Amino acid sequence: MRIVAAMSGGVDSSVAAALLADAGHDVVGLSMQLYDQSDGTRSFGSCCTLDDLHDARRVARRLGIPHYIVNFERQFDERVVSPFVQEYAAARTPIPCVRCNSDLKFASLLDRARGFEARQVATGHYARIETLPAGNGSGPVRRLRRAVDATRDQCYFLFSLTQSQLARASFPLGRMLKSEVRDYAREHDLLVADKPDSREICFVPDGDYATFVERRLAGAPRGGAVVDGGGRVLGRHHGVHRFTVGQRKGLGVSSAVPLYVTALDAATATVTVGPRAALERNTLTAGGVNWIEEPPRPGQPVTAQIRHHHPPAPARVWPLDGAALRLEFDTPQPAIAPGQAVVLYDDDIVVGGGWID
RNA sequence: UGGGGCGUGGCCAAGCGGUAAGGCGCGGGACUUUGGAUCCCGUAUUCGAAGGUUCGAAUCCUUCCGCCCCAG
Repeated sequence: MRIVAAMSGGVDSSVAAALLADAGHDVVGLSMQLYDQSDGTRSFGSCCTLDDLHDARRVARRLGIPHYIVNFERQFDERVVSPFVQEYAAARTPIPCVRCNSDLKFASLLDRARGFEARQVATGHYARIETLPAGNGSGPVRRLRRAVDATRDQCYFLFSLTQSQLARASFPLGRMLKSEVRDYAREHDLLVADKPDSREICFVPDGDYATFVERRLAGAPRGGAVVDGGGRVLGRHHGVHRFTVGQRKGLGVSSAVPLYVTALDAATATVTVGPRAALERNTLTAGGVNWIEEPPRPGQPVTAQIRHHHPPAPARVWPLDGAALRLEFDTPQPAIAPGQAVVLYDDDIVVGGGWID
């Protein structure tokens, strides 16, 4: 079976491609060019830079598989970077990685794979896809489960994949530990074996996303007031895009206790801060919801993650009309940030998720 | 120009004769395929200024400067 391996030039995607090739699959390596690098700024991104593309090419050569570079500059800008900037301007906190997965890798890249007559696209994500037996008359159902290596699990970033996308996705690393992946890379002389993991947003390698947003926005950023729960002005700020609900650092105001951002208002450019206790909420609603297998029963118990790297919290979910959901937590959760994803699990199975309102 | 109170790092603040707590903020690091959180480390040779007392003062005295409150 021919499979397209998405190769970023990092260890994970390199090993994913290697595993498939070793298993005897007909693997075609594809790397996405996401930025215009004609001006020679090699360090624009931390992923898919010229150096990374070069690494991907060398790994492909080592594996003896063909390797192509596809230009997705326009798509990346339209579907990932621009929405990212717009979200921040609207005082929300985006997760570009999710859109990159569902709207680029398993959209444009999947389309391109068809051109190579490949049936699947494999990536280096840590997650598992299982195929359930076909139901009554319908085709088989795909189940998305957490990776065996719980510390590396990336299901949170994959909640928006549809059944048809999952049917054509392959995650060869889902049952491996990160340490095993690196060992495998070393044993197979993949020169990326000790390459550091990528961090930060790939298109903002220096981590200064605020400046990045400002450069892309029309006009100067609009400053505003930092106020407390009672509306008292504590200070000034240089734009709501610099803040996220739950943020503690960088507020520029001091008090007897640490202050956190509790609310943002894009219309008035107001940042509201308060003590930690003021961050807690019992409920949330989300839109743009995707159910992986089928919608949950009203009130179904689930565990919910409101951000990456946080333990899932017990809650009950109600599906709403219009691809929306309402969630009630058993105990109040701190810092529920609009724009972030809420992903629901039944044990280690992904039920679905959406974007927090 | 009567009475009272206060001036300690960017902010708040302990200390009240024995050689500058702590919190906030800020800086750095760790962690992390988003943001945020969290954790660790660092952050005043000096206490509004100038004199004086003392072995020794941010702590006592004097004067000056600057705030605040109450009376006028």
